[in-house]
Amino acid sequence: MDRRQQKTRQAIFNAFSTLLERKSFGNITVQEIIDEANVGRSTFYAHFETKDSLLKAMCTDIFQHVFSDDLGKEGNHDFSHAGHDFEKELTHILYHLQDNRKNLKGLLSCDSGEIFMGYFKEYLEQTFPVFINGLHYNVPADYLLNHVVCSFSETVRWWITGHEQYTPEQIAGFFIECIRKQG
Amino acid sequence: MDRRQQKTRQAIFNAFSTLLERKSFGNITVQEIIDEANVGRSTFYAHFETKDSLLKAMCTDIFQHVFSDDLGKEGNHDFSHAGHDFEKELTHILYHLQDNRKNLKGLLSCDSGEIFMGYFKEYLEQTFPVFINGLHYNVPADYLLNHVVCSFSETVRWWITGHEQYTPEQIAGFFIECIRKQG
DNA sequence: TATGTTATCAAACATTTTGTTTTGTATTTA
DNA sequence: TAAATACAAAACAAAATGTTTGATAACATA
Repeated sequence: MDRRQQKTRQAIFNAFSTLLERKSFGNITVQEIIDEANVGRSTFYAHFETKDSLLKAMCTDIFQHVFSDDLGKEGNHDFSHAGHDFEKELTHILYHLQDNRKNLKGLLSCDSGEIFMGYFKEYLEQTFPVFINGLHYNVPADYLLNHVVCSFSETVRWWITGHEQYTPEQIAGFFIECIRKQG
Repeated sequence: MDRRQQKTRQAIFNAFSTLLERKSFGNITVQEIIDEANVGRSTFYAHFETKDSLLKAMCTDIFQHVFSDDLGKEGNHDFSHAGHDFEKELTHILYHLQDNRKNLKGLLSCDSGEIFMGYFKEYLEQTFPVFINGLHYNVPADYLLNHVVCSFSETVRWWITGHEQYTPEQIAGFFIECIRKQG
């Protein structure tokens, strides 16, 4: 990819991230983004069709990084036993997310949070089913999946937005403690 | 309150709700709202400062209705025992929400969902602490509160948006089943 | 190095959206 | 009935959107 493209794309991402820390997605204008990024108007529209597609591209970039290691494809995922593979995988994800915490803080605020969380949940819904076989709640399967996926994504939101004093290991521990069925 | 004001306010609410079923909050213009509501431009701005405050007013209206009965103020709320008071209270809330499901469907979609869920969680955070004393998870108190509040609000979202075949009693049951600590 | 391609910027532009103001009319309240 | 209020319609300035143009600089390749 052309170096100029990379630089412009990154400049827009950075500007967008900076603005998201100050105000909500819905109140950010394209004008503000191109001013902050210091790129031409036509250049912005050459990269992104709309403000929405910029947000989506940013989310995709992050998730591609976080979920790049084919999670859930290998190993023993029975987290009801001593292996604790599931908890390790989650910790792994949390470390990746922690690396992106600067961008995440903005993305998780207000109205853009819904978009980010939506994409996040899509990835989790592909990743989690193999893990929740060890859970034996007496509820519909799709309710349980939604419950676990939402619990984890909201755990991440809680962590990134105001409780960063905890380590990924601790956060994974909190989540597992609240999710696992004891009987 | 003036009958004309009531009619206009309701017309705007209905128009907004209708539009929310078709497109996302961010892509709805004030122009579309006043066209759909069939009210003058100046009239809209006499009632609401911005599109955002309209959304907020709509959320407030709904919650005032749902949480009007001083939940959590009376009775035995120890849901770890046979009383099941907590489950009854939740069922009660769910019935109120079911009455508003037409409006909720739109509010829960996409970017307006974040706003609605935000206000919803604020109410739940005031209501739930008295209930979660019966839970003995080994996690920080504010994490547990966030976990329970998010789980319930996401349960409602799951229910309203695509799983309305379940009764309020069933939904409350699913939630309790996944939240309560067994041991 | 020479050459063709591509990304960029600046500027101008039509269009849409926003939010305000004004004036006349209809409804409500007292 | 009389005063107050809510409304519609229209005009308006300001801001934002999205597109197009032409010139310049950076890039890739031979």
